Amino acid sequence: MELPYRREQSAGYLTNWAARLFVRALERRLTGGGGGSGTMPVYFALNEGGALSQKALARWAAVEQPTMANTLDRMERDGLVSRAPDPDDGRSMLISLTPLGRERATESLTVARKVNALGLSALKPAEREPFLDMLGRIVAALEADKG
Amino acid sequence: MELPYRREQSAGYLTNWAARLFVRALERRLTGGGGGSGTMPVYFALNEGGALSQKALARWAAVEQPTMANTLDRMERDGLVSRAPDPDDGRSMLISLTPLGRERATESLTVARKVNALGLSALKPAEREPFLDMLGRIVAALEADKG
DNA sequence: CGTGATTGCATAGCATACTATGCATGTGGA
DNA sequence: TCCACATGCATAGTATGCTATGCAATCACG
Repeated sequence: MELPYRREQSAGYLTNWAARLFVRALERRLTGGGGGSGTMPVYFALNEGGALSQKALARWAAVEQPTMANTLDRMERDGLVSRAPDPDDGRSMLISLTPLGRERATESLTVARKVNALGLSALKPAEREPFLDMLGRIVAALEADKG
Repeated sequence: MELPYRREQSAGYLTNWAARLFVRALERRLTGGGGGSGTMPVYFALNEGGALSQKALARWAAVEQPTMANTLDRMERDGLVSRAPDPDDGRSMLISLTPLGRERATESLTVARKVNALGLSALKPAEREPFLDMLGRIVAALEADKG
C-alpha cells in the first residue's frame, strides 16, 4: 500500500522550504553589502571581539571546513574579516572582524531578530518554545545519523 | 539592552541547520546516480505519469524558474527526464520522466520516507502532526512577506 | 630524535539556490 | 492587422553548501 507523497506532510521538504524562505527574507533586508546568510554565524561567533580559527568557526556554524573557508574568503575580499597567523600554531589562522565587519554584525543581528520574529509570528506565543525545542531535537537526531 | 544571540533560539538558524542535515541524510542514501535533493520534487510531481511545463514544476517545487531550469538540465543530461515541445504553446516544453527516471523516482520516494521518519523519530508521535502544522504556518507567513 | 599519524587549511569540482536579464512566442486592444 | 504587454524559457553571474583530495605543520610514541 503506497501512501501518496504529500509535500505538506514531509518534514524534510517543509524544513527545506522554510529554510529557503528564511534566507530570502533575510537577504531582502541585507542589501548593504555586508554579505548574505552565510556570513551570519561568523558575525555572531566573533561579535564579542574575539578571534577564532577557521576550524572553530566551522564547528560553531555547523558547516564543513571548505564551506567556511569559502565564506571567509568572500568576507576578507569584502573587508569584513582579517586573518592573522596564530602565534601558537603555524598551521592555523586567527580570524577577527574588521571595524566594518563589526558594523555589519550589529546590523545583521538586528535583521536576524526581525526575520525570526516574522517567522515565529505564525505561531502562538505558547507554541514558540516547544517548536524550537522540537527543531533542536530533530537536529540532534540527524546529527547522530550515520546511515 | 542587547540580548545575547543564541543559535538554539533562532528559528531561522535552526531551520537552516535542520534542512542541511535532512539533505545530507538524504544524499548519503541516494548514491545511485539518480540525482540529489533538488530532483525530488520533480520526481514527485511527475511520478503519476503526467507531463508538466517547467513553469508548473517550478511552482510545484517552490523554487524560482532558473533553479528548475538548471535542475532539469542535469536530469536531462543524466537521462532522467525528457523535454518535448508543447503542441499548444510554442514557448513551452512538456517535461516527463523517462523509464529510468521512473525507477529512480520510486527509489527516491522510499528513501525520502525513511529520512523523514528518522528526523521525526526525535518527536513523540503526538508531537509530529502539530510540528508539521506549525512549520506549514511558518512557511505561509514567510511566503506572504514582501519586506 | 625521528617517523608515522593527526590536524588545519587550501583547492577542485559539483549541486542547489538566488537575482537580473534577454529572447521568442503568445495575447489583446486600438 | 499591428503593436504593446505578458509569458515561458535560457543564460550569466554569484552565494552557499557538499565531498574528495593534497599539503604543511604539529604531535605522539618508540
